[in-house]
Amino acid sequence: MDTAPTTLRSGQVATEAGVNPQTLRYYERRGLIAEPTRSPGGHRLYPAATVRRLRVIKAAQRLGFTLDEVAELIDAGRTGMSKDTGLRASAEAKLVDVERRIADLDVIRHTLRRALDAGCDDLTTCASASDCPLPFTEITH
Amino acid sequence: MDTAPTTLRSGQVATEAGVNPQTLRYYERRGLIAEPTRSPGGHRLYPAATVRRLRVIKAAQRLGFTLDEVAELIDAGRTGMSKDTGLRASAEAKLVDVERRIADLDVIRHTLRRALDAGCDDLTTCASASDCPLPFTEITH
DNA sequence: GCTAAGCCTGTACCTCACTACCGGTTTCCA
DNA sequence: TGGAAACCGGTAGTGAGGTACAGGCTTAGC
Repeated sequence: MDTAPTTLRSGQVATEAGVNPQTLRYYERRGLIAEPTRSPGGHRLYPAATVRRLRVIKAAQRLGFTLDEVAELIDAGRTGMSKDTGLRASAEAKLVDVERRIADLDVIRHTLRRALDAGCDDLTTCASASDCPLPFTEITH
Repeated sequence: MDTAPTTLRSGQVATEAGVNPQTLRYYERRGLIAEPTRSPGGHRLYPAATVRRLRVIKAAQRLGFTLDEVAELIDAGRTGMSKDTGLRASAEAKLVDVERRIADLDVIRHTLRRALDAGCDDLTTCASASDCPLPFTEITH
């Protein structure tokens, strides 16, 4: 019957997710993606959802989360835990972190904009010479 | 006369800026901080402004800029270039980049918030199983 | 049924941004 | 003035996150 088995081989998954084929095995070792089923000959056969999973990982990474942090969240979800297993707490911590990052980037954004608008030639000179009142030093530590 | 010579030794600079003393020499090699003057015996003597410079570097780094990018901006400023030397262009590119990051983080923020509010146990499961209408996939590539 | 492309495991190597160690010199301060 | 603490240059190691290569099987298409 085989209604939509739609398994993908590693090369296809890699291409579609825009990652190196080696990276798939690396993520498998790190526990970021599940071990896929195998063909009789031992080739990996991935479900289509793996591509989406990889894109989520890459998105989270670009935003500054480490692979361990990503793994942690995936893991917590996979083990079927409901609330107050620490997952909510860590998600809340993540939210705080994200909000801090946004605030910091916002400072940079204003700095760059003002520097450009004012014809200020260089942002670090402005920020450190303090003859430009730019709020670079207000960035949270 | 010595009105405010205020030079700092490497250890003091490191402590005040919150970096490892080795990092100072590393940054010097990388061209991120100027070669300081030396004592007769060869010890580095830094101007007080170096501390601020280091804090700016660290701030920029936390926001995802590489040391090369930071060096680039510092360098462009130091060589006394006025507008349209590519510095403005790269600052503008940086601004675009920063704005993209903010937008991406904003998506994550909403995702986390909604996930928490809805009692959704895990954000990656939500995002990839697509039984939660979270906009994870809308993140710019 | 043959061949090329693709995939397998395992190990080695790469970049980035530090950080540590070593043997030797300099500085500070009691 | 003597000795601990700090600093010197040079080199090597660390951890995160991959990426490459070698040598050998599997799979797909003619």
